[in-house]
Amino acid sequence: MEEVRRPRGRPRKPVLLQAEPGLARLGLHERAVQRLRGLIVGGELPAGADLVETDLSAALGISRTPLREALKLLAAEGLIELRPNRSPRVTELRPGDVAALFEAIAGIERATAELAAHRMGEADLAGLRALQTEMEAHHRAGALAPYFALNHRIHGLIVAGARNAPLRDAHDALHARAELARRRALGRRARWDESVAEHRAILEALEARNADAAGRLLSEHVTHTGAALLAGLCPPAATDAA
Amino acid sequence: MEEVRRPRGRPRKPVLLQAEPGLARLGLHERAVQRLRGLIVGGELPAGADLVETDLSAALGISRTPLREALKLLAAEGLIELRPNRSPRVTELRPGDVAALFEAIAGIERATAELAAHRMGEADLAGLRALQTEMEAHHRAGALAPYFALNHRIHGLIVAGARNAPLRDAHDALHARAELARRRALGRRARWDESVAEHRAILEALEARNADAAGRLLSEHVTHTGAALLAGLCPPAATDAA
DNA sequence: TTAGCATTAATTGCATGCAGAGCACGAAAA
DNA sequence: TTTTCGTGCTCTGCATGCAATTAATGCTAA
Repeated sequence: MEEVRRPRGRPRKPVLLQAEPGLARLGLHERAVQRLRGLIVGGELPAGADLVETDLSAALGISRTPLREALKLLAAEGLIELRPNRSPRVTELRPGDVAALFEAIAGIERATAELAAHRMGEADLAGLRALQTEMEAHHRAGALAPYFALNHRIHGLIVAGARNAPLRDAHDALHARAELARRRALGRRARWDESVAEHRAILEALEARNADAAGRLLSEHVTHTGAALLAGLCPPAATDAA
Repeated sequence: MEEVRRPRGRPRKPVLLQAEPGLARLGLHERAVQRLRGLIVGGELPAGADLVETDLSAALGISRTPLREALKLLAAEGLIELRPNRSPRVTELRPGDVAALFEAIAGIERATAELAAHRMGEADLAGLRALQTEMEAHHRAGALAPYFALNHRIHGLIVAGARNAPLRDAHDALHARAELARRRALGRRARWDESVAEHRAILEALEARNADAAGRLLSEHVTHTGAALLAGLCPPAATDAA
């Protein structure tokens, strides 16, 4: 059934990651969550990979107990799938999942934008303006790499501006998976132009404290982004110049 | 600092819950999650209660390992709070949290209603109509208890009608905490009348496939519900309209 | 009597051990 | 050659054991 079927286990990824000096005050399971999340969205643990507890615990330098706790948490985020008496697997994003994901993010970010339009302070808006300026500079310079980082920070600032912990948490949980989809279909220059323009419009709506417009624009922006990702992901044909 | 400070541990709740014959095919940690969630939203485990691993594991008839996995998941849901080297505590809902919670639910349900307006089949709508009719019957009869169950099912049907798993998951995660707030402030007869009427308007919007109206009405409905709960919870005085 | 300190009991965090389930491989039969 | 059953190994799920951390308690001294 599956084309990418590992024999039984043993993806044999010599990941070997431990010793996080900065954030050492957290529990092992929490560090494992962060590390594994990074490995998954970073692509080091590819979609469909089997996560064998013994190997992973050895690679992370921890025992299976905190690792299993971390795996449960990642499964709750949807990054991996748990199957009874089977190795957990890194979730495979099907096009339908990506579409649903961005629908959900669009809805949540619209709600945050509407709240943020009323609740962001001038300092917040100034920060957003600065990021927008920086982003446009990168855009003009053609620096695509920093764009993603800026994009992430801008969306995060708007979400934080809503001052709503549940919405923030829900957004963060979905964002990891969205990042996972994002790295599959990057380099869409045309979409990049649109995206920067949309961000500017969103900023202006927030500055005008226009909640409806901010929410609508941000929702549409996320929807467009999702559609672009989906287009670059689902039918990769029609560009078979190779 | 805390008024409800248990000595050190030992809430000594002889909960003693296990042996779920129906859903025996799930892992122990998952059953523990469901059971504990029920105990928390049901009020058997009151807000602020210390959850000592040894006692709970004995009460549930499982060992500490799956229990700890369950506790991590409940903490991710926000139902309990984990503190380093301390017993987890059932989360105490402050008024600000309730307000934020219902803001978030309003935003998410609006998104689901907009999608559901396009995606619900005639069968779904028929089911909604039946529930609405039943609800109105209970309303006329003054049966308050079934109202909550119907209300829950109606909102669940709309959320399911959106055909969006991430939104459904996010909604479910928040819903447990909302239920927790709900059982604190019940018996608001006036709000009950409004609520039934709002539900009817939402149903009509969905039947008309009017996504904007459905989303707006449902969002407002949830907001009103949250406000009513908050009013019955935070300042029980100052009910000017009474 | 009160403040400070050492002691002690209890609880969490993590590691390890063991039994059960599932898959792969191989042998035997059609 | 293909199919089916048996065998063994690996991995998960759960329980238990041990050390570190914490808070309560009793003691001593001012």
